[in-house]
Amino acid sequence: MPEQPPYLRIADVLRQRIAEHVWTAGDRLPSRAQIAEECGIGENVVRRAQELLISQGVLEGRAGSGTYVAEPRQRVRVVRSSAREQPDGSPFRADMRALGKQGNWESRTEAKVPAPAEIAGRLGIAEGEPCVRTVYEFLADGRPVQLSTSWEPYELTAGTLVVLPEGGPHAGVGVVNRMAAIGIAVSHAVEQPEPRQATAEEASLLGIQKAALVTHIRRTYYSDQGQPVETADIVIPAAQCEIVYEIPVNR
Amino acid sequence: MPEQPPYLRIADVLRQRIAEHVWTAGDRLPSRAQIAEECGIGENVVRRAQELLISQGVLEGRAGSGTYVAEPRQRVRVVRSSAREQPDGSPFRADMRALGKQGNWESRTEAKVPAPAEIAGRLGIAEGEPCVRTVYEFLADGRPVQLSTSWEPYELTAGTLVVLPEGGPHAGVGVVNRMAAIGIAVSHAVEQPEPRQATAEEASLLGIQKAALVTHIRRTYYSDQGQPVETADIVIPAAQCEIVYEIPVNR
DNA sequence: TCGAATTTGTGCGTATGTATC
DNA sequence: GGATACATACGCACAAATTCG
Repeated sequence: MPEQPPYLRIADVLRQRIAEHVWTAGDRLPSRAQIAEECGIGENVVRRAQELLISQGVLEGRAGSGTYVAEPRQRVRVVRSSAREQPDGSPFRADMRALGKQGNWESRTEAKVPAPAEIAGRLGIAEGEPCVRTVYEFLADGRPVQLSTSWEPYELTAGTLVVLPEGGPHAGVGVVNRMAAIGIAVSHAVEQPEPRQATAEEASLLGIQKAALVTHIRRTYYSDQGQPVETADIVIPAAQCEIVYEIPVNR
Repeated sequence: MPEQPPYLRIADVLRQRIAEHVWTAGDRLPSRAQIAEECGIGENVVRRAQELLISQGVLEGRAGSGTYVAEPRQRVRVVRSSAREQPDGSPFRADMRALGKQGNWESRTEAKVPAPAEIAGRLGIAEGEPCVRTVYEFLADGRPVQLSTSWEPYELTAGTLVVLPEGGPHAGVGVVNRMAAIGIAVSHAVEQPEPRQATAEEASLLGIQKAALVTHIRRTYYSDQGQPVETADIVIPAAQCEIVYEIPVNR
């Protein structure tokens, strides 16, 4: 007979109370000591049950304050397809506009940063070659929803008006448009999404729970000559964003 | 002063021994009791350190046997792009051929399965409408690397030669080709990749560690009329496969 | 073939740290 | 600053799986 372990039983009790609207979104649960006494079990069993529900996004723990029923917030839809590139304006802002949200970002650019080994490999240049590195923090209605670190070979844009991705007359229109301005035609992008857990720093920047699930996308843009022109590491929290790829089928 | 907790210190010790090739891939580590005594710490601290490294894919625990240094196996590259659809043959087999591996799969089809609510929503049909459900297990060189559950509206293919995805003259060539055989042109696919942890059942089917990270892709194929013709839930383990999207940029 | 020893995995308790009110 | 509540670290007992004589 497969008897359920106590902590799973308690998890079901908590889940059911939420389903029955005994506790609703945003409510603070009684303290662990109270729940433990009420259910006649150890305090640690309650903790395990709550940890489980927190990892599933049902609850939310706030240190020093209490355990709360998670608010079911609307997830931001991030579309990744060829149609996303607009002749003007940024892809991200287009995503946000489609949702009726205001898209913003903050960025910090540094020139002549030596390429680390992995980045050099992705850009097809030698390790240590100078790059332009830009760190982005994307905001939807003021809340951070996406992080990105972009790398471009310095040699590619040195001396042109588009050296700085977020400066000059072509600021904030995306890689494809910027490269077009200096005569480089971007023909395709390769994206490699990988599931992992957020680092402590990412969790703090994104305002999500520690070790929450994120999708880490390694994206590289290629020119029509097949040369990499930009590569980026993009971090998207699963709880707040859904990622959509649209793939045309050619026959 | 940020003093490191003991279990993190031990984790670093273990990591370093692997880096220094004291232990190499496939080696069995000494038992927890031995390591604990050697380092002069509690047995449980070793356990915590090992759990951390297991979750990072550095170690591998085998119940009743021991803790081993994980083998750095070559990951299978799964390409998802428009160019993947071939006039004949399956997309999966093409992926495997590109890697010099043998691609196979096992499948189990069931007709007239009532559509659950979520599937019905994705296919644009009413809940409970009959569907053809096919469960796949994809193998690379005999090892499971991908799970998939596919749903098609029964009405779409009823009475034709392609009712059964893996039966009849058009078996094993993929959705696009099968639909073409009955005059339905598939124009595009939408894929929604989501990071999560493997369920116990998935972990057992894929031969991966419990709660290992996977990418769960919800894929839907649409006809040129904009009608959904098939939707699938695809589970790809992160440790074994890398997913690559190729996106053309049109201007 | 079977059972005992070994080893990992799980459940649960306690002590302490730390954030919040 | 004190009280409260969650977060973390660690220990012990036992279950489950494996190995081996």
